[in-house]
Amino acid sequence: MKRQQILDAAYTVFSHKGYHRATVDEIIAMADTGKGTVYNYFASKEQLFYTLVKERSAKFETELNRLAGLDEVPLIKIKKVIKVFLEFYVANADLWRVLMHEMRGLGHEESTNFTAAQREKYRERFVHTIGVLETILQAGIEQGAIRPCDVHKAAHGLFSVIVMMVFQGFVDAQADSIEANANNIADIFLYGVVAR
Amino acid sequence: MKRQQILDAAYTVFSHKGYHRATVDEIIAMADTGKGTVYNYFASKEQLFYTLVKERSAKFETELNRLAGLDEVPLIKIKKVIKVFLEFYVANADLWRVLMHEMRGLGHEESTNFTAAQREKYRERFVHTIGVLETILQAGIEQGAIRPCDVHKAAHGLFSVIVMMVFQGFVDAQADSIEANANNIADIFLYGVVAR
Amino acid sequence: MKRQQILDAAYTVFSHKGYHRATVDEIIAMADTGKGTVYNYFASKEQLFYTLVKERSAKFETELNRLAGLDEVPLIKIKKVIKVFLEFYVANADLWRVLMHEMRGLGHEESTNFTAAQREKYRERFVHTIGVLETILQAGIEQGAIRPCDVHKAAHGLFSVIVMMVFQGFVDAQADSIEANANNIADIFLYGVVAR
Amino acid sequence: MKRQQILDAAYTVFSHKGYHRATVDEIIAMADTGKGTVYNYFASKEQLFYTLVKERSAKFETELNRLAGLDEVPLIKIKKVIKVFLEFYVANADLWRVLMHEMRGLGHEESTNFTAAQREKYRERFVHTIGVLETILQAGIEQGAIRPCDVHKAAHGLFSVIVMMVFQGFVDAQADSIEANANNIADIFLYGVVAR
DNA sequence: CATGAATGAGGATTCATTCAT
DNA sequence: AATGAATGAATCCTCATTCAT
Repeated sequence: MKRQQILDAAYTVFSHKGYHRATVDEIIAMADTGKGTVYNYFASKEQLFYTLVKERSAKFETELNRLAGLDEVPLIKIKKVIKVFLEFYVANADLWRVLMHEMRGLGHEESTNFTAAQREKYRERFVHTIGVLETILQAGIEQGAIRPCDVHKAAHGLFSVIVMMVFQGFVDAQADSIEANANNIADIFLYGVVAR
Repeated sequence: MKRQQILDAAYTVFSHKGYHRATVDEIIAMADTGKGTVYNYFASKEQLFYTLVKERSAKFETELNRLAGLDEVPLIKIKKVIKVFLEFYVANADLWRVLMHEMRGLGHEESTNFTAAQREKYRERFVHTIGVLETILQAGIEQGAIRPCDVHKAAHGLFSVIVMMVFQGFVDAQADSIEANANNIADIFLYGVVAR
Repeated sequence: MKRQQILDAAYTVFSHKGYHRATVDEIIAMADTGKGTVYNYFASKEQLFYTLVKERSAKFETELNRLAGLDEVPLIKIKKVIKVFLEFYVANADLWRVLMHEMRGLGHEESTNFTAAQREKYRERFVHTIGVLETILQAGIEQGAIRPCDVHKAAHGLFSVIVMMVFQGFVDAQADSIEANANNIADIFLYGVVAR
Repeated sequence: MKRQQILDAAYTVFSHKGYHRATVDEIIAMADTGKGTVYNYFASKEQLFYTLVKERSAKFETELNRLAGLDEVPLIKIKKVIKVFLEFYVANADLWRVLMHEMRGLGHEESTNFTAAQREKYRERFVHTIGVLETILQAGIEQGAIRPCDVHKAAHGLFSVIVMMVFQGFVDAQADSIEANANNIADIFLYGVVAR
């Protein structure tokens, strides 16, 4: 119970302050618990953050995998997957913004507070997530629905647009807002902006 | 002269360490100067960072404005502007990654180390930069080259893709890499991925 | 039973880590018991340590007293008592090293973690132990076997040599190693190093 | 100046409290300085302690080396060297008590707060110091003044007696107390306690 | 201008002890 | 009797900033 209180408080504080500026003191104040309690459940501030990310993304990853496995027309599948992404990132925008920053050190060892091992775990999650997009695009190409292109880059591009829409606050948590924006993104991604 | 040494050192350190983990001590060591000297030229660490960003982006903004003012076919203009963006972000990837993180709190007051006033200045730069994209798209729509869409969102989407390509290391500093990637991004943005 | 498990574990942990660095967590892990259980049997970490010392030294003190009471030629008695000391300290070297450190503040109130009352108890044990050596030396002087000297200092000197030999690892637990070293120490203590 | 104030305060606090219980806060309070200042001069609490030991022992080691090099009758030399030892340890008793404790982990890695590298430096000092005693004894044996014995053990024994006398408070800082005790120790070490 | 010694607020982490079950 | 979740006081260390020279 205390554990969940701490995770909830940590979510709020990390989301608002970022990793560095979040203090354990503030987390415990919000969780209404003692400082030692945090360290009973989590080995360190870093570990607490990692656990938070892992627990928050578990359902999303399951849903994503389920969707990827469906037998579905590629263009439909793309729309659906965009929607799933939007739903997840809208619900977790603030925390993922923080995570993505701490992950940025994909080349410089020294650029985050995280250990190399920890960062690698995060990276694998991202690689897998974007990998699902790649797989769907690749299937689309093979079925002739998508024209041949660099799926790796295209998947990253699509991913970045989704995330940006959320981070910029263009999408709110309403179901129809998500639906509309998913269609919007899919529309341009699939057909481009050129008039015909 | 000292001033420039400090800015150069600050660029390196901020780029590698991020804002938080960059220390004034490290900057002065690299700049081969005294700690007090930094505070003679810059009111604070934050101010130093801001100055750095401003000076680095000055030429880019000039170039961007020049380009926006040209009388040019919209589709060509879009390609050109993508290239200018790529050139700038490739050259400044590390520092802008840091900047964008510190900017992330576009809603939460407490989310960065920066003062509200400072953040507002940064935000205005971004708004203006993306605004150029919007203007170009809008002109394209009015000329019938681009189909009607939410230019605000579309501009943000395009911007996010450009930045993502750079941050993910898909684009290197070679002129032809930039050219190729610019064409690639433009191609999908303009025509979509659907086979025809 | 739990009580003994705790004492055994405490012995190992205190011996290896010293008083300060030994943690109750480590002790209970090794004792395979719960944290509360420790506090059922021992009022505090300090009390646990004290009990440990008391129980480990009980047999030694009995043996020492028995030996002191024997009717024996002084020089022989000295050799025997040295051997008994060596046997005890070899078997308990690590823990006594720790004890002696925590006792070091024989003048400064603030120098250990122990309460003044607790320290006084330890001190009495040492005083008594060394007192046995003094008594034996004094008897030797009275019988003319030992030349008059400050028995208090001499006893401390002899004690320090014995302890040092053990702490420096010059003596191992083998019976003959103990025998040989006891003879060695006795030889120099009794006859000096000068050639004749 | 601040540096010396800090060292002086550190000496007092370490001496009274031991390494572990000495707090940086207490040191700065006594040194009348800020916390950061300590860390400008010394990388860590451990480094501060090490520096303290090094500076305090420098003169002693020089004097010891000088004495060892003198061309002198062995028995006289032994008396002189005992006196030099007493002088040094009387002046630094409290700090060396602490040092010797932190050094105790000559077998167990985990037993002190000090890093292995740091401990090795301390150990070398001790080895060298006792080595001087060994050299002097060895010379005495070769000149026939001392009877053959294990000089390594004998040197350690002599060392331990000297240290014990000081730590037990048998020797005070008065020149004649030192002189008297040096003679006393030398007398028993050289000629033993047996009556003749 | 240039310097760097001095500062202290702030923050992560440890661990002995308590107490309800 | 046995347990272990909860606690918070205590402590080391960092680093932006100031100011006298």
